[in-house]
Amino acid sequence: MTVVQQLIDDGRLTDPGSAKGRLLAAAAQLFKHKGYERTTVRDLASEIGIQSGSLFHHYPSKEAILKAVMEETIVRNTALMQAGLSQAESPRDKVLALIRCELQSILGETGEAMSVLVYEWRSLKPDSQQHILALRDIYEQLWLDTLAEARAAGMVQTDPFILRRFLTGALSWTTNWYKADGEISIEQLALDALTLAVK
Amino acid sequence: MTVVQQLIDDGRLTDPGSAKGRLLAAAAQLFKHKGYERTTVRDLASEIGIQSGSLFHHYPSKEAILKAVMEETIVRNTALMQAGLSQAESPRDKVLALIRCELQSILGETGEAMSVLVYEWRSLKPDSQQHILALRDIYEQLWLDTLAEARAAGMVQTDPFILRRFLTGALSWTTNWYKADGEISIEQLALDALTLAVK
Amino acid sequence: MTVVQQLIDDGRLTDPGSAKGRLLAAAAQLFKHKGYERTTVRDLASEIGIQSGSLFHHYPSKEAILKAVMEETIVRNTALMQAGLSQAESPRDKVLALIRCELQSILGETGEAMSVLVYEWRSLKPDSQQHILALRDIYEQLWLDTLAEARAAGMVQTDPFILRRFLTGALSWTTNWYKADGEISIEQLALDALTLAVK
Amino acid sequence: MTVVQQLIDDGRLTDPGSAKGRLLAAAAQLFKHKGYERTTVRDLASEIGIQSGSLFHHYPSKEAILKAVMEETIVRNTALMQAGLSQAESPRDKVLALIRCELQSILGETGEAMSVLVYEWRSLKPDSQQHILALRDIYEQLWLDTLAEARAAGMVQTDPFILRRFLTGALSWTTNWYKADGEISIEQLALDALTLAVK
DNA sequence: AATGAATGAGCATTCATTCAT
DNA sequence: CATGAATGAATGCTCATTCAT
Repeated sequence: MTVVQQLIDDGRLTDPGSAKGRLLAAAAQLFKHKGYERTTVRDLASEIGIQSGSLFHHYPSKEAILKAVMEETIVRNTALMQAGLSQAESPRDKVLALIRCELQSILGETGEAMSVLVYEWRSLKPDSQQHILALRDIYEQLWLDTLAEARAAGMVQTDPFILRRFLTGALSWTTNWYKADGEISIEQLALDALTLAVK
Repeated sequence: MTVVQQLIDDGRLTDPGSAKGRLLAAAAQLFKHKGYERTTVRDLASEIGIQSGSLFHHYPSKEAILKAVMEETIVRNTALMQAGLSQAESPRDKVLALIRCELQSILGETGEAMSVLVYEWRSLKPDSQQHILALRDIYEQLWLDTLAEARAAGMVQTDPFILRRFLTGALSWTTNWYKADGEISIEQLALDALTLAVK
Repeated sequence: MTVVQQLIDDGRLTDPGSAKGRLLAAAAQLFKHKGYERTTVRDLASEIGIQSGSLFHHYPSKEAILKAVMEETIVRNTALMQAGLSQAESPRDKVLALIRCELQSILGETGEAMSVLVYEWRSLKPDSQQHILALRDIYEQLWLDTLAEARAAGMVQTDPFILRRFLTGALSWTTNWYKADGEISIEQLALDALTLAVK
Repeated sequence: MTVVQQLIDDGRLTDPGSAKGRLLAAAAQLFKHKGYERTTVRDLASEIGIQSGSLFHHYPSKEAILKAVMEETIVRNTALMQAGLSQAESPRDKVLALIRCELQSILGETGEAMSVLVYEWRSLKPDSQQHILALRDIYEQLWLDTLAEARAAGMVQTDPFILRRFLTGALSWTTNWYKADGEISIEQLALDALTLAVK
């Protein structure tokens, strides 16, 4: 968790204990379960125990909250992925590290925010999409580089672009069916997903 | 297309040339591109050249239109999959037939409706979800049976439930990135996807 | 009143008996007495006995109502002034006709709308201002031409532009103090105003 | 400027260099250009570099600021008019002094406040209107006395009440069209206005 | 004095739905 | 079947004002 703590200290991530941080967590949860459009600012406000008008003291619009949820998610997950990658050595371990890391993001505590990132894209204004896309590119490049390395090592036949996109879908979809209290662990799921990607 | 024509003749599918049929096609398109919530009944009505009030002579509510789009999609695709399966023999061919069929549903002419089925689930009332789920079970059983057969043949190691879910995500996500006018054909994409599933 | 009736028949003016017409009359009254900003759409709606949401069936925004009030006022008054001018012969009579006509607009039945035109200008969006300005130019040209004629006849020394502006202010201000039930008639007021302008 | 300095020393006028004074100047400017309703307390506060909450240490409400702007304007202009009158001798010079003085108030440095006095009247609470009216009566009496004197001298035919009201409108309207950097000086404008009033 | 987070009533506008014609 | 005026509840957002620090 030191990676995340460092981001908070650097001001690149909102402290989850602060008012803004609690708002973002509540927003991620509500946006995931009800959808952005069906979530009203009154829902958001009552979730953290303030009046709807007070929300606009923290963010200028509902859309800005959505954007913040997405931005924080990418920033955090990019850092986590870089940390995960730095501890892996073989191409296989690197791919596994990425899969494990993305699954943890999707299915762990911050899963709601990750889900929002995937499913509420249309609700962002074009400006905001542009901004998030730039951040997402950094994140995706980590994937593409790693898959290219695995391909160079002969472990993967499929084009990295296509493979990454299949994996994006396969992994993000887990949010719709995986139950943490079920029989299968995230680690096992990651291994299963790995067999999709490499031989 | 005879399979579909038969469903229309049987009254299990709406004739796409009829007023209702054109409404469903327009709804699928709008729901996909703007999202269900952001699509107004006025959008829907003007798309087929009537007034918004007149919509309610065809469907009792906006949600009923969403439900109908989803229902028709499942009914049509279940029939298409059954037709596809009946022409395949080996387990590998059967899996490829399912993948090809699902990709055609997602990326072809009726792709919008398929996308709606996946991404607008939350906007259905619980009653309607129940109803659609029952239809979906039939569809999913085709997948599970086929994957189990492939596993029995030693072509697949992963648990069919998990594998099917990975594939669901991977294939449905293609709607967000695949370009029909790009370099890769749907058939090639199906083959790439097949390598995810089987060795 | 035939001039006005003709405009209604031509579709250049809203029929005051129609729903839209009654809305415009009510808007003019409320905008004058409470100001545009302080008048809510609920005020407007309840004044004509409908719900606030129904207002938007007739006009797309509150500002559009303000714009319509102004536009109708200029169109009507331009026509009335042209009619008044056509019955005057001498330069003095023409100036008197314009003054009388403008005073009647300001102090008569449609006075509220005239007042709105003068005092709520800032509340119009720039686009709308542009549109109204074009109409106003026609109206003002009638004044400038007439004052120039009076000056050519030696009846006026002051520059017509400046004189017109002094008169605009003097006449529009009457709305703030003139009482119809007082001792002085509009005709007498017009004569008094005439002595401001000409010797 | 000694007249105004004396009022400041007497505590009847706020020192324009003080925090309150700068607030009133900013308020006058904003109220004129955006209108009272459209000017927010945040606008006001940011203009003088404080937070909106801090405004309420100086004035108990937004309306109190409007009232103060109006009150100061009348007090200052009444003093300036009295000073101007005391240096004029003939009835004609006296009327000219009043016109010049009022135009300078409207078009000079403090013009914004004068404009607010005229155009934001409706936004004052009735109590405050009462209070300002009492001050205004003193100011208006200077006008009425002077016009009555001119009439007694045969220079004016029109009833002083009516003439004053015409002049109020004509002069206050100049704020909407006069450009300080144009061809005509305020002095010339005053002479033009004088010819409206007297022969 | 000043801050700034919070309030809460109010605003213009949207929109699925109804229904008399 | 279709219209289109009307509904009325709901929405995102604003803003003067309060108050603990």
